[in-house]
Amino acid sequence: MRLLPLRTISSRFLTTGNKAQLLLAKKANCGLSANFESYKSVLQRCVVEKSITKTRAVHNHMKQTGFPHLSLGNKLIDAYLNCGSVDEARQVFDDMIHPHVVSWNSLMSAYIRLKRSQDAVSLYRKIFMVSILPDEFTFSSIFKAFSDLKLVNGGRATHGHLVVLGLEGSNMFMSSALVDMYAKFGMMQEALFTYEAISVKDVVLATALIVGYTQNGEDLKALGIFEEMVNCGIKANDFTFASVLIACGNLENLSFGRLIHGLTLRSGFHSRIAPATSLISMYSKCLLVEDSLKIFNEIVNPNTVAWTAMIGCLLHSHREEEALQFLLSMIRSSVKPNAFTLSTALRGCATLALFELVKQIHASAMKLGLETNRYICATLIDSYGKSGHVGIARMVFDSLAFPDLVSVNSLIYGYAQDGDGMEAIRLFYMIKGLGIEPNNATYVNVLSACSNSGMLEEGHQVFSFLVADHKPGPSTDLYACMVDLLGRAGRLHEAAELIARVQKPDKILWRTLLGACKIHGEVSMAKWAADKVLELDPGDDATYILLSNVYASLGQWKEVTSLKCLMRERKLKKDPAVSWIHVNQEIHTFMAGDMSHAKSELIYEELKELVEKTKDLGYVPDTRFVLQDMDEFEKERSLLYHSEKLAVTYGVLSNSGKMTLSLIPNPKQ
DNA sequence: GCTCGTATCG
Repeated sequence: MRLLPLRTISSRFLTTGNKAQLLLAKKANCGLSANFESYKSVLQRCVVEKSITKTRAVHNHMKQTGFPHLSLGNKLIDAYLNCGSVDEARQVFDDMIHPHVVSWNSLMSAYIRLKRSQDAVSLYRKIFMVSILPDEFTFSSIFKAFSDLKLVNGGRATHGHLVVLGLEGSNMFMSSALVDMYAKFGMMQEALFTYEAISVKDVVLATALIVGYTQNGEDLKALGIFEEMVNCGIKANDFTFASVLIACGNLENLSFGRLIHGLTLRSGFHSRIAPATSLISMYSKCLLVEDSLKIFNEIVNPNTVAWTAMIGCLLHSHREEEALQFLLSMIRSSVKPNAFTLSTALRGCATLALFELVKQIHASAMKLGLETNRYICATLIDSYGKSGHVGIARMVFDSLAFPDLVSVNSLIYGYAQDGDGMEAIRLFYMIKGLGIEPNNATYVNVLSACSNSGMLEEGHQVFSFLVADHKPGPSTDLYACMVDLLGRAGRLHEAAELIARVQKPDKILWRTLLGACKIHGEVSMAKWAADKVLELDPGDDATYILLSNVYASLGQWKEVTSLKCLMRERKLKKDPAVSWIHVNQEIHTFMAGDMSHAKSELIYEELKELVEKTKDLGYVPDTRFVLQDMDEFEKERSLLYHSEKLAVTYGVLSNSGKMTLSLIPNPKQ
């Protein structure tokens, strides 16, 4: 057997002068066993250098020279895996008659790293057929594959194998993986049992259990384990802090959150990205945006997750414009948004009804290949609907391979807002066919669609569906929807009877009835409903306004005045209503009677014209609800000042060309 | 070999 070419590969593929080369040169002519050692060290070199070309070259050289390359199969597998070529590693593995358990383990963990959990599980299942026994390394990686694939039974059976082999409780890594798997399955009983089977615990094991509790909504228990861990003298790491802070946020337990914040500062983990991100979200949930901002500003290089958390935090505190500014800053600093970022940002667009921005984010999502993500789709449907384009929302919905409940609910809401009650109802009956169970939000949306479209009969039908469906009976807010539907249709007594059927009517329910009384000028029932609301919440400013509207509509100005006095006494002030419109990428905000806009004069002039035109078309101003005691002419005028009318008029003006002369010329045009 | 932070609907 000629083995001379070894010298060739050593000079071609290894850096000159290294040890492996010398070794090869020395042993080049000493027979097969010497070559075994030589190949072994060359392969070792390949493992370290992670060079796929070298590995392939050595592999080919072995085959060409007729060297029994499979005698070094485990090393070859190792080399290929280290170069990232799991399929070539698998090829070698399949050619081998008795791969060592280490090779089985390496391949399985490589598959799991590459998110090819199915391949890992298939491989695991083969191991028993070749009478090789899995070891603690096998178990510490394979459980992750079962949890990725949500194979509950397979995971439990594998736990069984471990017990049969007498490995239960023998290895920390294994138990941590097992705790993690059970936690991901939501089987916290089993997770706790596994945790307790280990007598001397470590930080990873404890953290796995803490994470499990927070992810399963058992935040108090998570804090309990953290305390236990601290008491045992186990030092928390960044993973631990990240999760414990989430638990504090979910519980809105600020004092504990601050305490943990202090601990992260003391241990230096506050500068790690994950705990810092959790701090942002903890303060966000406790509504301390300034604290979140402070944490965020201290992060040196915020990544996508940190940016996303901060955007979500601003939205949580209803600071939508700022949130969207943050999205822009993020993109400007070249941090790539992901599905989390875009679905979060879309929530802000939905609230502000920013159609243009929704389209832009939609386009970004497509560029990033995220247009099938269910969160993105659901928020797109929601935000297209809320910005007045339910047709596009429907197109997104129809593009879904598997529509889910949230996207259905969002679309129904879109139709409700669009006044298309029929389409909302149609969707409601359609999802039954898709096997989707409606939830509370579905019913709320469908009923408000019926309400907005005056579809009393259809609403009744949906409600009876609901009564039959829900074992404990519809929730109070669903009764409120039905009260609204009946009330608007003028069936006030039926609405009142419905409230009587509710165990503990809340203020929303009574206020809904009050709103209906307002529409139909039912003063005595209005007074009754208002008293009920104020019994439950004397500070409910909307109720005073509603009731005084009812009095005003009947000309009972004495009552209106006394209600106003009462509000002043109780130091109540209703926030003025605001309307806004998005024109030329700018938001213009208006309040009733607002003169602060630069184009106010033009706007009022145009509005007067518009109203005259609509009167010609048959519009009769409904002046019943104007608060002040004034004559008809004045009432009409005060209706003109309504914020929504001002905003719409500004929009009309902007598109009419009437304003171009007075605008500062745009250099881009 | 094991553990982490960001997301959708009334």
